[in-house]
Amino acid sequence: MADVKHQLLEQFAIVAKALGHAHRLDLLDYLAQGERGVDGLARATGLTVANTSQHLQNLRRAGLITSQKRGLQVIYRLAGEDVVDLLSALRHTTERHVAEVDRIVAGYFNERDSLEPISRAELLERSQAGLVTVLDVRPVEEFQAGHIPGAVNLPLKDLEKHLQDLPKGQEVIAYCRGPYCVLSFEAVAALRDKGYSARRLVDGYPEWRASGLPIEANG
Amino acid sequence: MADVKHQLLEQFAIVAKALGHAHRLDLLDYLAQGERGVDGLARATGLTVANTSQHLQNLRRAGLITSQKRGLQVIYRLAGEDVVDLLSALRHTTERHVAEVDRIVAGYFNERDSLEPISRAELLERSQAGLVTVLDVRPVEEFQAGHIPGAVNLPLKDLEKHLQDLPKGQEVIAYCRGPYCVLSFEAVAALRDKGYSARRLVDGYPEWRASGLPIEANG
DNA sequence: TAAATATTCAAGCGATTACTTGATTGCTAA
DNA sequence: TTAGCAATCAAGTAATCGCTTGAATATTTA
Repeated sequence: MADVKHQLLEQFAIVAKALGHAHRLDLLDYLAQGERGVDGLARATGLTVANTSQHLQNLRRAGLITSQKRGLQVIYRLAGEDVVDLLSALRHTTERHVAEVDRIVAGYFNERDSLEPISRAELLERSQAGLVTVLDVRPVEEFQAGHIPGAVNLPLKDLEKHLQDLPKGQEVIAYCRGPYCVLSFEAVAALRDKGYSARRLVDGYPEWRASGLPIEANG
Repeated sequence: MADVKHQLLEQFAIVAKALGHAHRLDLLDYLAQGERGVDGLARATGLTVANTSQHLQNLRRAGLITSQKRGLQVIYRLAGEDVVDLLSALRHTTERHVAEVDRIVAGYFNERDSLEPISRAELLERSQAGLVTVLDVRPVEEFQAGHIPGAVNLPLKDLEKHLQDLPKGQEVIAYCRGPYCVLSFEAVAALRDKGYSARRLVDGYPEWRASGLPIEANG
């Protein structure tokens, strides 16, 4: 009986241990955008294929992701939306209690972060009222796998070329992968530079989806 | 910039790594009941004092707990309520995706768990209406550090002796430390045996407090 | 059937972690 | 000042982890 508790704690520890490495957190972050093969993840993270494979198996053993063979590839995906919640909780607690995070963020985001982010609730309301243009700056594949309803997809590198697609009168709300995805910061900076009124969505697409808000796919 | 992300992931990984050991999770579980000294924690967990001290320092380095010298002792406490949320998320994801948990729980809790637990919301409502007796079966010290308003403290070992303190007509709702605390299961079993109508509260005291419901201390 | 591709396996290494033991520090009270 | 106590430190050992390298396993295409 005290024994049961320890057996369960052992299981929780296995899951926590799986989260205990930056490379695995990075992999989960990419998987939170949508399913992917080993090779794609290796290229996204910059790890060797063998190393990526081993980390993925580690995550699978912990139950955080599942895999499925499709042709030559093995496709990995998150085991469920609650994994995103767990990652959010980890991020939240770390931000709140680890001073080092402030130091790192202050060094890179200081002026940028003064661009106050908009909440999910506010974005939903203003977007449904047609008051804002929602801009998704992630790569096309990630956008197609799922995005906020009504969002326009303009990867950062194409932004300058297609500025005319954005209605000039409306405020633009940019988002990308998550709270530390630099793309959206840069998009907002670029848009403001061109005379647009622009803000960032707080967090990113995985958090939007995990909080149960409506999404659109296969755009 | 991709570098910033990696630095931050490194910080998250440190926190996750701190959660990646059954003994540390056990320590956090006890600290979720209230602050404690090293010696008390060592006795509660059955670890040596030196080992306990090292695990605690590990947790403190990760920012999950804080310490404060008080006389001869060093008192440790959780860094914040959000740590309980993180532990809940970890438990929730593990329960949902790790088959081993089902196996362990099924082996020990099967008939017991058929005693359907009552939700926090329902307990609050029925307790305020005076319809139920709330029974806290944790040790006296933990009860005094904080408990659900109106709860009666009867540690399991004193339960049989003081049965007459419980109004016989009312349903009794028992709770203790958390979802896997066996005390409340046993209390419910014992009470039913004596002819009482009894149920368990889902989870335990730390989860009650973390969800922002009212508490009472120093009873 | 053979070649090509995506992934996994197996072995080996250096680094890190968990735990024990015994010494040390810092505080309190006699 | 000294004795006693709580906690931490330091050193050593066994086990685990992360990564690389090169071979092995499927599956598809030629």
